[in-house]
Amino acid sequence: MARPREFDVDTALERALDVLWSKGYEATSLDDLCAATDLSRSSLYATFGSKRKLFLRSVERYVERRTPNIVAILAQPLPIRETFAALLQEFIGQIVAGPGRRGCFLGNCAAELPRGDRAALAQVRQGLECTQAIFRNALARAKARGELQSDADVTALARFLTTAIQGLRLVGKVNPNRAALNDVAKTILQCLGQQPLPRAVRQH
Amino acid sequence: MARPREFDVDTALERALDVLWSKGYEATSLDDLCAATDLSRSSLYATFGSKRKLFLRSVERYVERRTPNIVAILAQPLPIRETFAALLQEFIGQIVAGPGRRGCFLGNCAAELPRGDRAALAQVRQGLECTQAIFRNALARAKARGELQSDADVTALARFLTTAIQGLRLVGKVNPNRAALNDVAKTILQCLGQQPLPRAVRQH
DNA sequence: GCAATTATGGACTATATAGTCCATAATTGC
DNA sequence: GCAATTATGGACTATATAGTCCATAATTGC
Repeated sequence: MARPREFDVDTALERALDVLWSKGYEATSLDDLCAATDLSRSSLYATFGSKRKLFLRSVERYVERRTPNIVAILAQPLPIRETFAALLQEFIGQIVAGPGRRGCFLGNCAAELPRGDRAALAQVRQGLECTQAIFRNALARAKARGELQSDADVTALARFLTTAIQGLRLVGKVNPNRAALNDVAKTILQCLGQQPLPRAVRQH
Repeated sequence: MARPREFDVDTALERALDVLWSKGYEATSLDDLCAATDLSRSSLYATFGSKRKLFLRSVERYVERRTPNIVAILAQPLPIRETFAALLQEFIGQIVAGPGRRGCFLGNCAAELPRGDRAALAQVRQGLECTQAIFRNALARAKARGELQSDADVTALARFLTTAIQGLRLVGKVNPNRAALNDVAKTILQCLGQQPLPRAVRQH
């Protein structure tokens, strides 16, 4: 060993993610990143290699950070429709309330990335597929509980929900109107099929 | 009058829109714009004022260009569900087939724009609302024809469809997989309610 | 054809940008 | 405490960037 790092790599990564998420890759300069992480160029380059590599790690980080939240919400012992309603309300809340009107980092990346950037596209796709897999699991469990129709296509539903939520968060950036977003959320939930089943069935 | 312009402003604007749409605002340089429009900096600045103003006009242009296409598809004398199916297939085709994997320009702008940019945000929002109004009209006509349930909320449905299509086109950029997109489209259409009515009713 | 006017090409400017480099600082093992 | 090693600050570099400027070209009306 030799001189130890004076900063925490994880914290720096969080901070870098925050700027990149807020401003987008192109609009974020190295000076922005140095300022946000409170690192000098030397340390940044020694630790992360380049702006682009730091960006790729930020995407990875974003997925790691948000996945547990989504899992937690969907793990609640509630009817599937209500858990997704809670998830949608969570996102709508973020859009309407916070200064956090920065949408989904993955969605922003998907929009901004040039077509040719294979590595980044793959990473964003994987991030979305991660969410989708979580949705699929939750839906499969609900189906097993009898909350969805027996012929419900949980893969298709998971794909739809992932996509619709991306739309919701994107549109929310330009029109952070709760009533409008609730209309969208309401309609999204309709796609889970014509519930509700009697309480007795739900309990199980 | 004096020396006349050697180029067509409309054509130049189309070309500028094309680059901006493909690369995004930040990643498009003035050199890119000069190359695409085949104009010198002088002409570009004399005509459009600045990169940003040219961008704003491009957004406007995009809405003008795409609106008639959407209107045309939705004006077909078909059941509402089929016209929206056709619209979704149009977008899926663009995603899967073309080199045109650049998504919706409005969506890309929504994702990329900084929160503070009022003027641009407003213009993007207006563009989305334009689509939404077209959807709403088509839905209202369908409702009048008895194709939707009598209590169908056409505003909510239009909001939902606008949003879901944004999601579809965004996700399509990173995962241009026809089967997955068809799953999404299929589920989107379910939200139009449990059709179909007997043919006799549709004809009218 | 000449004055007035606008368009064009392209050199030029000031600044921002991603990335490099090096002298020095802070550790470790011995 | 000294050699070896890694971290840090910050000056530095080469280039790209948005925008300006000016000499000249192409029109018009008269």
